[in-house]
Amino acid sequence: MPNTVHIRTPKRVPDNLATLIPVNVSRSDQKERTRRAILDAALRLTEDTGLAGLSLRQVAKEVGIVPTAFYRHFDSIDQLGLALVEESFGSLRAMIRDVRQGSPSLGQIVDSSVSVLSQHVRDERAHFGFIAREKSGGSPVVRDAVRREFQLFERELATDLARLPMEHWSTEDLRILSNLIVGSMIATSEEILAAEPRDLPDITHRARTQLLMVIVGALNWKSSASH
Amino acid sequence: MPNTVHIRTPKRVPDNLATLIPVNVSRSDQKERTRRAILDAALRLTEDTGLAGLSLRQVAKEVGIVPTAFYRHFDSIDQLGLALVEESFGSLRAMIRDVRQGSPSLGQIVDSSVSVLSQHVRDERAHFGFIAREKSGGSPVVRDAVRREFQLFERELATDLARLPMEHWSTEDLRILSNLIVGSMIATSEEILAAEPRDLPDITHRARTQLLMVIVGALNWKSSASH
DNA sequence: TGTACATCAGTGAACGCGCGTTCACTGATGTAC
DNA sequence: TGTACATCAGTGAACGCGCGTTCACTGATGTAC
Repeated sequence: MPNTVHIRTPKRVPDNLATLIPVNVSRSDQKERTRRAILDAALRLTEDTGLAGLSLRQVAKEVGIVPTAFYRHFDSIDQLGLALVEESFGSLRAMIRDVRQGSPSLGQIVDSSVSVLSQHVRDERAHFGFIAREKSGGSPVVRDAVRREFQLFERELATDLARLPMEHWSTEDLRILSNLIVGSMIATSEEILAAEPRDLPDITHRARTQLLMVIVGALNWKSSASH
Repeated sequence: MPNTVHIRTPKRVPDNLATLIPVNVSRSDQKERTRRAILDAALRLTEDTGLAGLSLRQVAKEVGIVPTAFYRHFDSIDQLGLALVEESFGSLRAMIRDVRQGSPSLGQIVDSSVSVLSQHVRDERAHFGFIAREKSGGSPVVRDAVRREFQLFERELATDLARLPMEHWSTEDLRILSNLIVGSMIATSEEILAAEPRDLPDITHRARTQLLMVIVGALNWKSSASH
C-alpha cells in the first residue's frame, strides 16, 4: 500500500491519502518527501528479506510511484543502501552522545549504557535491524560500508575509554578492549531485535553483567600482566 | 563451469571431467555424488550473495544438471539451506571436540581454543562463512535454524565451563558467561573471514587477550559480587 | 545365467511472472524579463 | 504584475532476461523370476 505520493492532478489522489495533497509545496520539498518515503519503504521491506531481496519495483510500488521514477532519487539499490547505512549510524552516534552525558562512576556508565542501548534499539528498530542484517549481507559495497562504520565506532570508543581512569593503557590495549565491548554490544542488540518483549529484562540483565565482567576483567588482566 | 555431472552417455562428458565418468557406480552412489555437488556449488555461490541471492537455476548450471533435476534432491532452496546449516555446525562441533582434548590449565585452554578456532575457520571457510551470513540472512527458516544451533552450542559450553574450577557458579551465571564467550568467538570468526592473511596474527593475539580478559573478569566479578 | 519389468535420476519444452533499464513524454513548478 | 520559456519529478510503454515450477519423457540401473 502506497504511503506517500507526488501528486500532479487531484483526481490521482487515493481517498485515504487526501490529507497529503501537496498545497504550496515547493518542488524540492516534494522531492525530499519522496526520497524520505523511498528510504522508509526500503527499511520496511528489507526487514524480511534483507537488501539482497529488495527490488526497485517493490520499493516504487510501496511508495506509490512508477518504477522509473526511482532513478530520480538513487542510481541503484546499492546507493539507496549506502544512504540507509549513513542514516542508521547517525542514529547510533546520537545514542552514544546520550551515554557520554554525565555518568561519573563505572557502575553508572555500565547501567546507563545498557539502558540507553536497549531503549535505542527498540526506538530505532528498523535502523538497527538494517545494520545487523547488512553487516554480513549480500551487497559487498553496503557490507563494507557497515564494517567501516563499526571500525570508526570502535576507535571512538577507544578514545572515550582513554579518558577513564585506566592508568597508562597502550593504544593497542584500548583498541582490544573497545573491540570486545563493541562486539558484545552488537550481539546484545541482535538478541534484543530477535527477542520477545517479555525476554527483554533477562537480556538487559545479562548485558549489564557481561559489560561489568569485561571491565573488571580488563582492569585485573592489565594490573596482573602489566609491564 | 560444471564441477561434476551425472553422465548417461559418454559423448556428454566434458574433456576435463573424463576421469569422473561413472564406471560401476550404483544409482544411489551417483545420487549421493550429485547431492554433494549441489551442496558444494551452493557453498561456493552463496559466498558472494548469500542464500537469498542464490537461484535454483544457478546451482543446477554450476553442477551441470538441468534445473528440474534439482528437485530430485531438495524440495526448495530453503531445504538446501537447512542441509548446509546442519553440515556447517557438524564441522563446528568437530572443532570443539579438538579443544576439549587435554588442555589442563586455563592459560592453555585459552591458547589452544584460539589456535584451533583460527585454524578451523580457515579450513572450513565456506561453512563458517555460510553460518555467519545466514545468522541474519534473508530466509527466516534458515536463520532460525542457525540461531537455534548457536543456542545449543552456548548451552554445551556452559556445561563444559561447569567442569572447570569455578566454585559454585549458578546455572544462570554460567549461561551469561557462555553467551559472552560464544559471542566473542563469533565476532572473531567473522573478523578472520574478512581479514587479509597478514592481519591474522593481530586478530588471534587480540582474541587471546579478550578471552583472557573475559575469564579473569568473570572470576573476579564473581568473587567480588558473590553471595 | 537370461529375460522381462520396475524404478527413478536426469531431460527438455513450455508457462507466466517480476525484474532492471531504455526512452520519449507530460505538465506543474520555477525563473528571467 | 504578466508572460514566455526552462526545468525536472514523475509517467507509461516496451525490451529482453532469468526465475521457479509443470509435465511427459528417456534410458541406465536394479530386481524378480
